[in-house]
Amino acid sequence: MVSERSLEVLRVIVQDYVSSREPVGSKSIVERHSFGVSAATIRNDMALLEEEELIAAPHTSSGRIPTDKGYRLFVDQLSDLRPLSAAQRHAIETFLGQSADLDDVLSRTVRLLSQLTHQVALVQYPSLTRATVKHVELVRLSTHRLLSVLITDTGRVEQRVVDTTSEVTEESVADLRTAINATLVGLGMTDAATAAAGLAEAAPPQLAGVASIVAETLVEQVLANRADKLVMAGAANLVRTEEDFTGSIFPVLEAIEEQVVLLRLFGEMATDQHGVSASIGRENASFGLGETSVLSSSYLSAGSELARVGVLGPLRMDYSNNMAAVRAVARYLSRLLGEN
Amino acid sequence: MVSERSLEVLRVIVQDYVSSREPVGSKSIVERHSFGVSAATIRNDMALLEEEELIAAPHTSSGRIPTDKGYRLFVDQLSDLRPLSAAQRHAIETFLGQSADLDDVLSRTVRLLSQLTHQVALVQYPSLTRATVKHVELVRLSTHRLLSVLITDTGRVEQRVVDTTSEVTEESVADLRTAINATLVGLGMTDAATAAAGLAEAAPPQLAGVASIVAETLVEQVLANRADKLVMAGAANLVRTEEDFTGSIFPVLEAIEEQVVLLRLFGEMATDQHGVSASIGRENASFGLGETSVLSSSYLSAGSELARVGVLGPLRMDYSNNMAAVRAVARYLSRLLGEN
DNA sequence: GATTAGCACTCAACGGCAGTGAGTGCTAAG
DNA sequence: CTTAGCACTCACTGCCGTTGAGTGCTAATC
Repeated sequence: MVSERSLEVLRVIVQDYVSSREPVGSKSIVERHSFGVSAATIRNDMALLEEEELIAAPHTSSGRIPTDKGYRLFVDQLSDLRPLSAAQRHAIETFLGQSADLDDVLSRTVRLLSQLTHQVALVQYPSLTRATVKHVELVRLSTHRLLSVLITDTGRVEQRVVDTTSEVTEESVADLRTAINATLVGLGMTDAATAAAGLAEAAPPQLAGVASIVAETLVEQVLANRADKLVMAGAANLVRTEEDFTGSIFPVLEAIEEQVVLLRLFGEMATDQHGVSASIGRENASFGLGETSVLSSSYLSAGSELARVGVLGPLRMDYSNNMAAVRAVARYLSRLLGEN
Repeated sequence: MVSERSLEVLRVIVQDYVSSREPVGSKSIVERHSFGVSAATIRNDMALLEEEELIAAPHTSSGRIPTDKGYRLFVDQLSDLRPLSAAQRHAIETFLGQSADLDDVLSRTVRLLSQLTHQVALVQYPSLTRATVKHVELVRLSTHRLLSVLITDTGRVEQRVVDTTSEVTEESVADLRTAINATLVGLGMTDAATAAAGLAEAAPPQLAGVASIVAETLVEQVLANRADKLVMAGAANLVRTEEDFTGSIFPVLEAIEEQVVLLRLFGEMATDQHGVSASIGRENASFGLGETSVLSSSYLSAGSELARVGVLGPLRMDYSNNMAAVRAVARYLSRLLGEN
């Protein structure tokens, strides 16, 4: 169908267009690359590629630029995941080297990834699925208000304020805390949710009212927080690449501020052979991101899938470099979190 | 110096320019407003205003636009803090009505303020100065790693991971936790820092090594987190108003992603008579924000100053509305947090 | 002395127009 | 299958005259 050389032509079109932002023509191809054939031959190949809708012409007589489909083929078959430079590797080591708490690690990670790729970087908070309850702390803030703090063995801390209907004393809070910890500590998240739901009955009768509200909150804390949060950095990069968008980038920025959209998108992305998956252009149309590409990889801890890290940018991006960066950062993050 | 009517002219120039984005000329002023004088008279007034550098001409023969100094005068003397509409008040009530934990309240607040003003909204986390230690939880994550969770009476939770040099057992962690809580609970933040520093000596000798590291971390937690964090929303609005910036908004976006800059700016802003202060144009030049205006107000709890909320946008913004919105949100937030 | 009418002047914005050049598509020959 | 040649397309650029909003100035008027 499409000859070997035609694919090679597609590759250089993608590469040249990405680096120059200008539609690439047959003549400039033979000038810049040694195909050993004439411009006319390249033109024939290009006609073929156009037939297949892998490239398109912005105007009748201008160079060609890759279509969504062209980028897709490039990503799937033509791009080599260019290994990171020594400087980039070094940046990862030093940037993430001094670990602190989870928030800190993730916020460093997202800034790092944004710098490596010059795109918007995204890091999803780890799922709690595999975590177990380490400790539950109840703090009495006032007569009718408690703070419930859930601590997992992976070092994640979840807090909620609980408004109680009846008044609570320090003693009853202490009793409740003891009861809760006796019941939940050591359980996995899903088990803990079930156990928490049953807490109210097991509690001393005079605490039943408060206990049921606290139990309800605990169930929420345990269940609702499965990787429903993400951090973002490098929004400024979207502006830098604004010319790559046909319209305004306003709706794009709006969409990515709405984290729910990105979380759904992450959820739908499958892992491909390299561990990095790409979602290109129209493939993201249902998320209002039809003019962007999203690259992502999942990071792991103890072998179980945790969550995703990725980048978002215009179609016209350096896929080779960015996919490599996403992969490297995901791997490094897995290693770092695996240490716990 | 400048006559009463000249100031009135400045006011309508600011108002018309803000709403139309077009340089405003003498003729359009007499058309749109009933000054009862001719265009030529207005022109004389405008010449005066130009002399005072309150307005300037983009091109020799075009309408006039306000200068930084003009906006400043407008904000200080000419703008009435237009009260919020019923719909806006309603939005505040319903949006912030169902309170949950602090993170949640602040994230709602920032999104609300961004919607009310159509600008980038900023909310600084409350300072810990006035808070007291409610509880310290130590969790043993592994043989050489602890999680330290500091809970204040205001419901704020601070966490840190501590790497210990020597191995720690569950028992020693429990001992340490008891010792720490006995020492710190009930103290104000500054006192707690002092007390924490002395913890290492008071600890049982076999724990001295670990205790000193934990104490160090606690001091950090107590001191370092004074309002050093902020949340942001509505970055997309900057793009919407991109035409109001002479160059690219790229550096602006970069600057506001660097939260440190904004925190320093907040720190330098004084509270004016209305409780809302403004920093306009070049006044922000040292922060790389010379083409933006920042409005902010502090919110309070129990009468002590806590932190700031504000908005950032182009010079050309609706100061009356935005200052009123900032004030209203700050007040509402004070009320909400004062309940604790 | 402030206000106004009148007028010359400035200058960005717009549209039309021809020239330029990169690039294509096609055809016929190698 | 490849290539040279050629006509054609079309965005882009610079040029130019027109238009119109708006100013600044001066002299007359209230």
